[in-house]
Amino acid sequence: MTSATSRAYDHVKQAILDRAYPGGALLSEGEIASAVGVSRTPVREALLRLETEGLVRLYPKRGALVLPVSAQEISDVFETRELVETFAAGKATLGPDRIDELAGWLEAMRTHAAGGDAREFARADRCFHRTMVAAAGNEIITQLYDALRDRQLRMARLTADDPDRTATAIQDHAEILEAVRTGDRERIRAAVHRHLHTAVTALRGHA
Amino acid sequence: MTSATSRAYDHVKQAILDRAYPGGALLSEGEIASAVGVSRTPVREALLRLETEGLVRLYPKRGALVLPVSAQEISDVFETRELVETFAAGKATLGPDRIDELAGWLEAMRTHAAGGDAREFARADRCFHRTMVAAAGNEIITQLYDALRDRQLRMARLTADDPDRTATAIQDHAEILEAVRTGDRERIRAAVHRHLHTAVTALRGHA
DNA sequence: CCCTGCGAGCTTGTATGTAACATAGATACA
DNA sequence: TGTATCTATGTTACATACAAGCTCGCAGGG
Repeated sequence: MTSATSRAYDHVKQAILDRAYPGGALLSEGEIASAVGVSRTPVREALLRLETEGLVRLYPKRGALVLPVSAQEISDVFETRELVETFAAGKATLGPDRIDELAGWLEAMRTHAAGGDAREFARADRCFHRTMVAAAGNEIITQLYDALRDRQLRMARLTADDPDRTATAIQDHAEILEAVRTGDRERIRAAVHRHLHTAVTALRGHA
Repeated sequence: MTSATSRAYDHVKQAILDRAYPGGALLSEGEIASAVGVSRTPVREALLRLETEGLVRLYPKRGALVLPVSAQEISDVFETRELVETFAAGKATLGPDRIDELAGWLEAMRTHAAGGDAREFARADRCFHRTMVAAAGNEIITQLYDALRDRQLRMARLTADDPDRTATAIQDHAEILEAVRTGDRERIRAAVHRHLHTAVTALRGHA
């Protein structure tokens, strides 16, 4: 039996990321509580946590506002992603096992792109990047990165429907993996940089 | 009248940063509640928030463990500070008003160093850096930076008692400010980088 | 027509009660 | 002796109760 707090947390987070609770909506604790089937206390704790993650803003005695995605937020998220990922690319030492892991995620991307499973494709993409970031061995940065990817989920519809985009993405990741295999840090950084650049321009075009 | 939650939060955070609640201590909600004079509910919310800030770890049905500062945490914090600050130094465009602000903090550092007020000295130092980071205009990174500085507070006794250290720090900041005045981004980055390097080695020596 | 004041109905903030869980130490037993 | 179990105690997780704050609409006066 999972805890009431985490059920409330998962419910609200999922609803926000899926836009079931759209940006600008004002949620009340009681509303959520009855939707999830728990009391207000665990809902409150979930909202508190979501506030620190930047998904909602709590207005005293008013309710919880689902923060609309702003242009500022989009550029902040991508700028920070680039900072974190190029840092990680330059620092991480990736042994054979990590390289295998990366190759596994790339393979998963190919599979799910072929199978048309956008959700799983996105998950594999995310895990690929996360593996690289985690390999840099800085827990603060790894945690930050997870939060960034969560936020990014709200910024675009799943883009894996577009075959061009998925093909480009797979190509990009293959290049990153190739660079990782050579061990040339500067080349890795360059590949990661290019990938993020194409990703952000594609997002801007489609959003 | 400030809220019960924020009173509890301030109390616990201050106590942890001042080592009144030392690393390794296991706190209970009730204990804190009666110390602060509020009920357990706001204490709980404060602890939840402190957990996301990395100061405590909540063990279900056990209590809140004040996380001891680990070697890993120290290096993560400083590594991340360097990443953030060199980024900001390279990106921020500092107009005349911002430069005046920096000069003001530097002046404050000089004053408080002379007056022997370690606490205010540290505050001015922090504000100086924060001004530069904020000038980069990325809210996510600015928020991260604040959290990093909070964590750093636990890592060393206030070092402003040592006249050598304060003199070096003032010198470093003066160089950064000078570089900012020239507008040469690469020079700014270099000055920031040097400063952090001397700061972290001094910290390691004294801790 | 516009402004002001007031009340209804929502919301949160906080306190408190209750049940379940975790742990430590004692005790019984092989 | 070592181990399993029982029990006492402390702690949280969650529900609920209640007071106080915010908002909005409406009535009444200018």
